[in-house]
Amino acid sequence: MNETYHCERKENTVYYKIGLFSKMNRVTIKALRHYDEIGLLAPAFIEKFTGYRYYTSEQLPVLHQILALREMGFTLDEIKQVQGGIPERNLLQQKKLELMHKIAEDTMRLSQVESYLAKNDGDTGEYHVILKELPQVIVASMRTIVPGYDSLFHILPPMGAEMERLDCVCAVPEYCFNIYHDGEYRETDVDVEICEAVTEKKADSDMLTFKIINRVENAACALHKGSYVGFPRAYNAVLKWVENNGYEIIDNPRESYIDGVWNKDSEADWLTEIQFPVRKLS
Amino acid sequence: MNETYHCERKENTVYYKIGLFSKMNRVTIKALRHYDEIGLLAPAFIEKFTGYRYYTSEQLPVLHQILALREMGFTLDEIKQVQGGIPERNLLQQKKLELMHKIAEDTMRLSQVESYLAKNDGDTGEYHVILKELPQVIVASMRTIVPGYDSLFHILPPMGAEMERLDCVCAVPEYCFNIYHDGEYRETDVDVEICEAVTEKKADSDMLTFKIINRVENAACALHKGSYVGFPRAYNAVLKWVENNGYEIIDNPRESYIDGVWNKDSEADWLTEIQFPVRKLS
DNA sequence: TATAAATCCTCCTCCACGGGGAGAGTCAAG
DNA sequence: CTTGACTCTCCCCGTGGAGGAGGATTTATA
Repeated sequence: MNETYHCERKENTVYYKIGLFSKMNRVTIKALRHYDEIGLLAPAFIEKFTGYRYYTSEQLPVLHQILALREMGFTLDEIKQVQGGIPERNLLQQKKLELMHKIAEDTMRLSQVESYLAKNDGDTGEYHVILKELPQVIVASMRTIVPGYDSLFHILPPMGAEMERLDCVCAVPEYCFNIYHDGEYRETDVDVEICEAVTEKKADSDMLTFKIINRVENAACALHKGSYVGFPRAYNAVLKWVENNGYEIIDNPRESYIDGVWNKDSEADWLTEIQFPVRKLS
Repeated sequence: MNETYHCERKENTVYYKIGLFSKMNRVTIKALRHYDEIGLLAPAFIEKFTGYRYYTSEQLPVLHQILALREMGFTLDEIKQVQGGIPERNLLQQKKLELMHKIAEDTMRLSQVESYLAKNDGDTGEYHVILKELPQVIVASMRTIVPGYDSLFHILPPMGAEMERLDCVCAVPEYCFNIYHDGEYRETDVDVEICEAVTEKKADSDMLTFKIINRVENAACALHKGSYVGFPRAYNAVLKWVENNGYEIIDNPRESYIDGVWNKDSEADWLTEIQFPVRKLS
């Protein structure tokens, strides 16, 4: 194979056509044209009539720099800045931080994926934990210690009646949740605070206390679909997520009742969200 | 702040407008519209005349899944596949490999950046090492042991004369290089093979041997601009790169003379490429 | 010298994930 | 009725090129 037609010689200088120049440096023709287009690396010479690009050895150092920086993850824009005179060193420092950040991020994603894979032996795979914000709300609340979770059902109706008596207006969208004040899971004597978001504070009554619940910047949340007997699995899923993703729990968990007996006939359609206020570790 | 106008209630179901739904789940309005567009998450209901999107609690689990998978680095297309029935498990496995690969890549980039930063105390920072291929070539070669590098200059003219005598035609583009057969750097008694790419094999003469130099799939290369006394720094830069990036040297290095005394008046314009055949370690 | 093969050109669309903004319609409150 | 918050669709923008259409040019071969 003779490559004479891939380049020309004029006055002691060799002009390479784009194809050869691309092969010589393991870079695609498309890329070279792209670099020309964005002003990163112009050929030494462009023939007026044919539009052919001709490169010389003068372009080699520049191209090498481009390829080396690209390899290290620089964007073409950043490379252009280097050529524009911004010292390489600064950008390298910056890129170093960037890369460390990216690695940390991907490592976390990896552990997340792995924890999903690990828990497929159980059936907690149905839970997807996400991080979100819990807004500040005004609530009508009632804190009591109940003998068991079933008792909760008996408390709600009178609470509703009391709220109506006090002319409470529920917030829209509705936000009705329980806060569990025991630091751990209990079967009996559960210390629970039942909250219902309202539009304005009223005077406290014997039964109800009105207060402001502060915004929570980050809460790890999982939706549970179905009857309430499945809650423990949902809790486990969130706790595992928190552990695996480098967060720590900074407040008591809430159960937010979204769909339930009041609007869904089938227990299978009930929807509850478990919310754990958390904070990123270090 | 009252949010009543952000949602509507009809027959026991709450319909959230896009803004509220977006706040509730820490996702942008743009994203929600985008998910609708690509068929990933359609609102429960779109009003015909206004085009307003209304969401319900039914969309929550789907959205949670989307957000959780997205967080793990899934593309929207992959998430769509999960919804299409492809088991999550397979995609998770695949994503795990993908992430490990990405982490490995970024880690290497990081070490590369760090090695660039480290060597700024010296002034080797001007070298950019890139990987490329060295093609197969036919060469006229002459291997000798010279007392020192200066002697090389005296050998070249007779070699050129001999090539002319044998009717050799130099390849285009020109490729003239030395191979150093000493495993290490030597100041004296250097075992060097001078090669010049030609278009076809001729019969060997006393002085010249014709042979085929095999293709090298990967060579770590650095351009050196300026006089030849700077070569050691260029070699160092390549050797450091090879070490830092997990490669090993698999053959003797070459010096490829691109611009030199024959076509550039100023020594500062001379251009030489140091080429080390390498292989990726495991 | 004619033609086929290789190479080059410009211009177009596409990828993921929306961001930003223009221009216009809709909704609730005062 | 106005005001301001909200929503809609439509269009362009970015990364770093890949892929291809359609056409022109150059080189090798017959």
